[in-house]
Order: sequence, then C-alpha cells, then structure tokens
Amino acid sequence: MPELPEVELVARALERALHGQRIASAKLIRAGLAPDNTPQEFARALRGARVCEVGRRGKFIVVRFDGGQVLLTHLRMTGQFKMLRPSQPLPKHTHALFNLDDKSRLAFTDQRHFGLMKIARASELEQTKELRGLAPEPFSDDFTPDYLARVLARTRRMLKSVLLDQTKVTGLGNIYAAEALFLARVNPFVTAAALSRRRVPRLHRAILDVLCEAVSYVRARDVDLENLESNYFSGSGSGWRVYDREGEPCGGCGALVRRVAHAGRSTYFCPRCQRR
DNA sequence: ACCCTCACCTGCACGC
DNA sequence: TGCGTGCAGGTGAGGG
Repeated sequence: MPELPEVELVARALERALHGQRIASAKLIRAGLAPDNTPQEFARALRGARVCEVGRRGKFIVVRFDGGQVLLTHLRMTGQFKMLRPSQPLPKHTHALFNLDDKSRLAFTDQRHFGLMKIARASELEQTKELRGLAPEPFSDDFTPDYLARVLARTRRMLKSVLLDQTKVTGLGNIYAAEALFLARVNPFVTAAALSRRRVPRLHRAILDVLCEAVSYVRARDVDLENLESNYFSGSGSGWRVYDREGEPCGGCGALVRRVAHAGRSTYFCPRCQRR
C-alpha cells in the first residue's frame, strides 16, 4: 500500500534493525518473489553478508551488503517486513525469511503476491531494469519546477496519470497524486501539456509539500518494525484532504468531494477547487 | 511511440 | 450465516 513516505519509513526501520548485522541464512520461500534469481542464488548471495546500508530509490528499498551485493525490494501493494519475536511462528503469506547472526528473524510477507525482490551487483544497480529510467528523486536538486514543466509539456496524457508514472515523477501513488493535485488546486483530468505555465510551480510545490508532510510525520515517530501499519501516515490523523472522502465536504470550499474511476482506479477531487 | 486497460493475488466490507 | 460483488495505496504486458 506504500508510496514514497511509507517506503521511506520501512527503509529507515530496516536501517535501524539491520545496520551492521550479518545474515546467517536467507530463504526464498516463494520463488516468484524474486523471478530473476533462483532460490539457490538468493540464499548463496546473502549467506554471511553484512548489511552496510539500507536506503530507498523511488518506491524500491535498497539493502547494500559488504560483499557488493544489493537486495532490491518493491513492496507493491501489500509487501511487509516483519521482525519476528523468538519462537514466533512464520506469519501468513511469508515469502522470504532472513535469519540474522544475533538469532533474530526478519520475515517478508505479501498477501497479494505483487511484491518483488532481486539480488543485483552494486556496480550494476543503476542499470537494472528496475531502477533504470526512474525519474529523479523528488527531494533531489534535479526535481525542479523546470524539470516538471518539461515533462508535462511533452505528453498529452491526463495529469493524474503522468504523476503516477514513475519515469516522470517518482514516489507518488494514487493517494499522494490526488492530494498533491488538490493542494495545487489543479484538475486531475486536464491534459498535462495544457497545464498553464503559472500552475506548474504550484503543482511542483504541492508535490513536495504532501511528501514532506508525510515524511516528517514518519520521521517524528519511533519506527516499529513489528507494528509498521501503526506508523503509516494518513493525513496527520485528520485524514486525507480528498482521498477516500467521496461525498464529504471539501475542507477548502465545502463542495462535495467526488470520486471518478477509470481503468479500475479511483481519483478523488474537489469539483469546485479543482475546476478545469 | 504513445497511451489505456487489464491481469496479477488475497481479503475485506458491503448488500441481499 | 453465507454468498456474490466491488474495491484496495502498484505496475508491466499487451493491444489499439
């Protein structure tokens, strides 16, 4: 279910739990989780490897080991890392298990089987099909209003779907895209190239603001790998501004929030604040 | 080349 | 209580 802020949260929690730890053994329980590696490769690459850093690129979690291997993980909708208590049985839908040197165990569970893992060489990381082509990190110097203007000018797709395209803007998903568009008071169904020059910086600012708000909320809390869900941001407790609020009054103008579905995804927006 | 729709899974909330 | 339907925060393959 995670977008950039939630992935960031998980990466931080893993960094805390794993930094400097050695993997005694790793087991790929459902082979489809890492389709580019055999379970044997998976186990061999990680056995005895020491974690030197856990980070994030887009919505990917990047675990670096001292031997030069990297474990890439995408949580997709329902992937979760869980630290297990001693003698705790494997949770339902456990698809990979990492036994650490200190006897603690880390499970990867994934109810919907959408998540992905991959073992890669650190030197080839940027060229993997997973990371190649990802847009610049929103918080990097490369993600500027000019960059966004150039990306938007080049396409006739609707704005919302461009914001969800990880090769154009990385880190946004269905919730934060809707929230950013609302903050910027921009209509989700407008053609990207048709967005006025004046509004581009506003949208850029809004993207950073919604991500920033969520990440700082996450940062301020004690990250807990055993109860990650409780750390997930959902609009600072007050709830999202428009996401999942169909029929409720918009906090800005009181008009009723609308939900429109295409291709099986919902888009929430305020018909008055976000007029075409 | 671009863009949209759907499939990939399981589970949960809802209405009958 | 039980079943059937629709929905879920992601993305790639496939077709138009």
